[in-house]
Amino acid sequence: MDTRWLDEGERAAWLRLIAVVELLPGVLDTQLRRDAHLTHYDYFVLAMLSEAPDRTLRMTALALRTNATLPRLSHVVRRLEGRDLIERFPCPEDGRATNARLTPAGWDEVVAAAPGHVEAVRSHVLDVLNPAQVTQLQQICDALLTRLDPDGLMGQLYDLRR
Amino acid sequence: MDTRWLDEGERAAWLRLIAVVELLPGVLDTQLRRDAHLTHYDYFVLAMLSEAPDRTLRMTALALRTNATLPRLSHVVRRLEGRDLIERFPCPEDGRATNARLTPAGWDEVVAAAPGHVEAVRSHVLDVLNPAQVTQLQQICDALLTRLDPDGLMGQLYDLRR
DNA sequence: GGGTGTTACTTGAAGCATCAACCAATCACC
DNA sequence: GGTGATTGGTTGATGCTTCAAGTAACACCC
Repeated sequence: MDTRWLDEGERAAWLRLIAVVELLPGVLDTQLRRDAHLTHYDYFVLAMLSEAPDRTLRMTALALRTNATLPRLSHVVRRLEGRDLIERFPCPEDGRATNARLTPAGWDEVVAAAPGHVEAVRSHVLDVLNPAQVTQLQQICDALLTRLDPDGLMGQLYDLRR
Repeated sequence: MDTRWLDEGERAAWLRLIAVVELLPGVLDTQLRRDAHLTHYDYFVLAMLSEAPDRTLRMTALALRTNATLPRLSHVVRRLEGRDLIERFPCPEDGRATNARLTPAGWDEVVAAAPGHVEAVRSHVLDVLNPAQVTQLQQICDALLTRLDPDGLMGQLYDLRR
């Protein structure tokens, strides 16, 4: 079967998307590591917990919301637990499940890190785009996610109980 | 100084962008690793070399084009050199520099891997978007790159000699 | 022509992600 | 109520990235 190669416009869009995907994580990590000793993924985990009811989520639900695999989350949570930012306890309703809960220290950490992080997000991403582009970006990413993560999307939309 | 928090639309766009950035590399890596025993970054390095004059580039130029740091590229090239896909030799014009050149085996590898990779790019990204969105994506990424990589952009546009 | 500083690249150590394997609890079903 | 399959999660090994440090060549300048 013969390949449909990329035309000029497709190639231009693709090369730039690759560049963004390659560079953005580094920028976010650098700021957060410097100012809060957190990976961007660490921060995202803490942030998702901070917005959940009781600041608690099941590991599986947390993995879905953070677009990560369960093994990855497990390692990260173990490290954060060692720093007393998160605590784990067995889920009373399902013996197989474990809940992750933000500790008070973890909450303080998020509150302290948030302004600097939002500033970074603004200066590197949102403030560079006009309002129309922000909307376009959302729609484009939505379309991509239906293909990249057909199941995971559900996790973002429906409120999974712990 | 008080933080300008994200409004609803900004937050929606941001969360989805994070998800894409988190998931896309994994999808590309998985396909290429399975079909060609290459990381996406490995493939990208080989692809950039394959398009360069004499299939040769300086390490610095190659790092710029692949949006990576020099240490990262150095490790990757060492591994690819071990598989005889790339060869390194000192640059005759500048004793400090070293050139990386695609070997015939490396060329074959790119040629063999390209169709499957392009198919993955199409099915996961480009074919999910309509033509207008592809253009928007390019413009958005262009805007982001002026901030994410103010110098690197030059490397993409001007043809660096080896 | 000998500092001084910069550029180009490599290396080793440390940390994080990923994969496969594993265990434990629950569910389905007869 | 017992067996097999599934779900939920953890762990250890491997590999890649990153950071800091190091080496070597070049450029400038007095």
